[in-house]
Amino acid sequence: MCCFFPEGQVMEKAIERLREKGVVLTHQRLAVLQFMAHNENHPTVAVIYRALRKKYPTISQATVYSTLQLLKKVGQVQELSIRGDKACFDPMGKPHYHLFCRKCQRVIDVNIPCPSLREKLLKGHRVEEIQLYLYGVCADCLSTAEE
Amino acid sequence: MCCFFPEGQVMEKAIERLREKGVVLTHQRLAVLQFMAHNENHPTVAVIYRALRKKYPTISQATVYSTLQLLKKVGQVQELSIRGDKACFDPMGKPHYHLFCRKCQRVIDVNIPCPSLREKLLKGHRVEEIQLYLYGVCADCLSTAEE
DNA sequence: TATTGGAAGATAATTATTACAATCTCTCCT
DNA sequence: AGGAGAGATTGTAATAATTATCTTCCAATA
Repeated sequence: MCCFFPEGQVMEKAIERLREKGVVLTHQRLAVLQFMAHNENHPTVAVIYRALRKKYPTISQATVYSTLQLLKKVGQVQELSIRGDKACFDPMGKPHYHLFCRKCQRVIDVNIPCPSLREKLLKGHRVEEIQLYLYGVCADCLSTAEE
Repeated sequence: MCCFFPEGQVMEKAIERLREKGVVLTHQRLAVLQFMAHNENHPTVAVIYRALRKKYPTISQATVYSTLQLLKKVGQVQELSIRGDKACFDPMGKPHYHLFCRKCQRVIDVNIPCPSLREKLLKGHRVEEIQLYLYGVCADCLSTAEE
């Protein structure tokens, strides 16, 4: 289930948005789009590639790279550099932030209200995009650790 | 000039801190330390390496890598992944956040008060470190663009 | 259905980062 | 002051992520 569109309309909405932007719709792009739309795990390129290869044996990793950059440009996904070593991706729903758990190595969505981050102009700089990365230990790991 | 210690005491303070932690002080480590202490440009490993090579012709890039990781562990510098492609580094002074200007490609310090980010526990997760990355256009580029 | 511009795929190239082993250099102790 | 030993440095090689290139293929449109 996805977090930001009523179930069943996720893909329709996304496809419509791509059409409006004049994006050519191909099998591979739709595959990546669908994979991301229903994903909550912040996958890396390699993960997406390996997952899609089962169903679409001809897809290449280069295509996954370029498709993700396209979806990012269109505003359908966001790219996270919260892991220092590789990029991971997240569907663009309501704005939210991320925690990287140093124990289980997962990236987890976190919601924090922070009025300052709504501003379009901060200290004279134009802010177009915000990435807030928290590092620590997630609630799950904390609770299992204290037994 | 550095932003977080009175001029002239930067190195002394830092060296003292390293000594306390039992870190062996070598020429290379002091060179990186000094370079970072007086730096406001968020340099990458390659930049630091090229700069130091002039004065210390035998230093290697591997040493710069390991020294920065050491300084990070000791709390003397922080590592930023605001550029997706490579890491850059910042001396650890008062906590502050960063903007990456998509025009001039610079990383710029920004100060934003955000009370939520003071909490040690958010939504049940233990928060040990925070990186806030803003992407957009810096004040300098904005003003030169509007002529 | 034929045309055409853009997309996909394979591969190579580039770049950042890490691993490793031999050598060197501090530091500390006598 | 001198030497032993721990740890640091270096150069190189290995790994891994990402980008570039070029040929082939396919989706959209008339």
